[in-house]
Amino acid sequence: MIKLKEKIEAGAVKALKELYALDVETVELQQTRKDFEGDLTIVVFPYLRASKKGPEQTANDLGEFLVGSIDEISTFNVVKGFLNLVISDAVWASQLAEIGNTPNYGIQPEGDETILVEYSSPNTNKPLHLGHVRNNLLGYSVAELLKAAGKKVKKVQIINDRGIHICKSMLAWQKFGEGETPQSSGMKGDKLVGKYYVEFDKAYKKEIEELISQGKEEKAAKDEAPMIVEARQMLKKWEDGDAEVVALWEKMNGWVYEGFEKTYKNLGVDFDKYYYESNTYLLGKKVVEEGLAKGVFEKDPDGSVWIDLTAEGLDRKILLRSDGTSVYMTQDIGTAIQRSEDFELDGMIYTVGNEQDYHFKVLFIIMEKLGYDWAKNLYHLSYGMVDLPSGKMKSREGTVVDADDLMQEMEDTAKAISEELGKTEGMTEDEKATLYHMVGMGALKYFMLKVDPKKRMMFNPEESVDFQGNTGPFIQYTHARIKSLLRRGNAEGIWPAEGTPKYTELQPSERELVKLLAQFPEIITTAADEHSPAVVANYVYEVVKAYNALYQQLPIMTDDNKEAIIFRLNLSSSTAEVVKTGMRILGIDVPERM
RNA sequence: GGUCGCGUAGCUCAGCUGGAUAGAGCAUCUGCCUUCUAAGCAGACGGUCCUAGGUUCGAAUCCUAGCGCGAUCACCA
Repeated sequence: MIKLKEKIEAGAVKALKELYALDVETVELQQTRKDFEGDLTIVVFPYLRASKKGPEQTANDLGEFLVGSIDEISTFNVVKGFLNLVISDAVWASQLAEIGNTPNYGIQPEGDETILVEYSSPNTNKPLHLGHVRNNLLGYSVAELLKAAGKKVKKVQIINDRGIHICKSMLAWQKFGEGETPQSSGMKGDKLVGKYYVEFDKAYKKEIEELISQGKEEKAAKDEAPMIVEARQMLKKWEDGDAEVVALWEKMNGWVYEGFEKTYKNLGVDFDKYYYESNTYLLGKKVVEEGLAKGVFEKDPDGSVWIDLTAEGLDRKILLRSDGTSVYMTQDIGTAIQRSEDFELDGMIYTVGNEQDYHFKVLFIIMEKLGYDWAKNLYHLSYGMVDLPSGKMKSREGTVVDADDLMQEMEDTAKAISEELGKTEGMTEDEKATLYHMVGMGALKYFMLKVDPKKRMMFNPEESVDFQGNTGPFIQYTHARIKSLLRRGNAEGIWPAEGTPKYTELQPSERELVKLLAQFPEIITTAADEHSPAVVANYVYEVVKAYNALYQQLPIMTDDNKEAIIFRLNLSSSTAEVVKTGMRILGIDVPERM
């Protein structure tokens, strides 16, 4: 398809030159809109000056020239200034054959470029919630998308395992935990630690209130409450390497990691390498010292280190506190450099919420100033918040949608619907469980990935996620339906068939579908360039809709013409392949039956 | 206040590197299961593409200003 497009574009350039002595670099070809006859359209308005003729006449001239010089174009029609070219059915038929013969159709062979994709990167004091789900699905999917576009990809995350917030859960556990463990309580490790994080907050608040009632200012109360004072002492001990504190920290973090692993596995995401802030922040400090020596950064009289970005239209940003301790930015610098030492990377993608747009803008400038050649290929995959109908999610108000609960609910819904529709007859318990998980997760993932990453999105837990229309299950269902047909064709011994079927006059719905399938490789490339799984999601939906229209209109197994049956089964098979590949990029599995 | 992002049907969203009559799904209504899976298909209803200017043969799309929503401007992460 790309080749054909290029051929026609070249033909049009030549036509303009010969007809009107006009030199243009390229001629823009676009898909003909559905309401008009034709496949590809050239808009001739830009060439009227050179042709010195009206739009219709110009389009006619061009059309005749192209029909005469390019075999694949059978006819053309002109509507106002739009030249619609009709590609012959034989070309579409051979396109389909080519698609069917291409292994891994749509996937580009792996090139040399290596890209790191960072995603997830949670705090280790709270369980994962809806916002993390969006992050994980996006990050994973963009990684898959880049792979499909021929990049070498490494999936990584940075675990925020250092800082006062960790000490809060640790302290509360010490005080109130009475030795409770995931084993003794039966709680998932991350949930258990999260529980103590909340406990801390409760106790801390109570102390603040008491202090205020004793006449303290609110600010002083917050600063002097025994809980926070103790937490700070604990952080200090941790930084000094106090054996007892470090042991507790390791134990509780271990619980959290175990809990997270379960959630990741359920979500179907994975990582090639984990980074821990507790390991990289020191490297960051070192690099800042070096940058200081190079003159990239500057030191204030109090000893704090800054970068001045006023020339770039930004502010001055702190990199080291006056006491020499590191900040968020320092750690990110260290992490980035650590990664470039671990991998020969050409670029990096950070999947982080849009509240950190500014942070990454600054980080990227810093990396460039420090002189790393990969710095120009850093990209912040910035996504909008997930809102609930009640507004923002707030852990303090208990309006958080927990990731594990959410996934469970999706599976339960999938189960209820499947049973209601009576789709599970003759399936083993294992098969049913696999299907419910696949469909539930399909609904959730598609729901989150079909919208443009940078937009805020609404999630209404009351209404739950749809299973009809533009949804994951709808797409999965179509795939299962195709597979059922192919199984039947196979059982009847008519498919797969040798050679290309003698079927040259396509029905409109068939032509429509082949056209769509032919666009798949281009879609992958665009989606990867834009870092947008949504482009793939919406494309797959288009394909599936076109297939269902055909399925309803035309008999597939029961046509009188055997060649037509084979052609349609080939078409069905290629559709299933494209759907499967597209959905795989979204991290969604498709079932053989449902 | 400065900066960044978003604003399209009742709701959730496509379309945005300028092109023809602005598209889907949900919701509401009407048809289609004695023929391949009705989680489906066909149709109806539903729009000041936030507003005002500008550029252009042509603007939902680009530019400017304004309005609305959000984020961010910490020696927090």
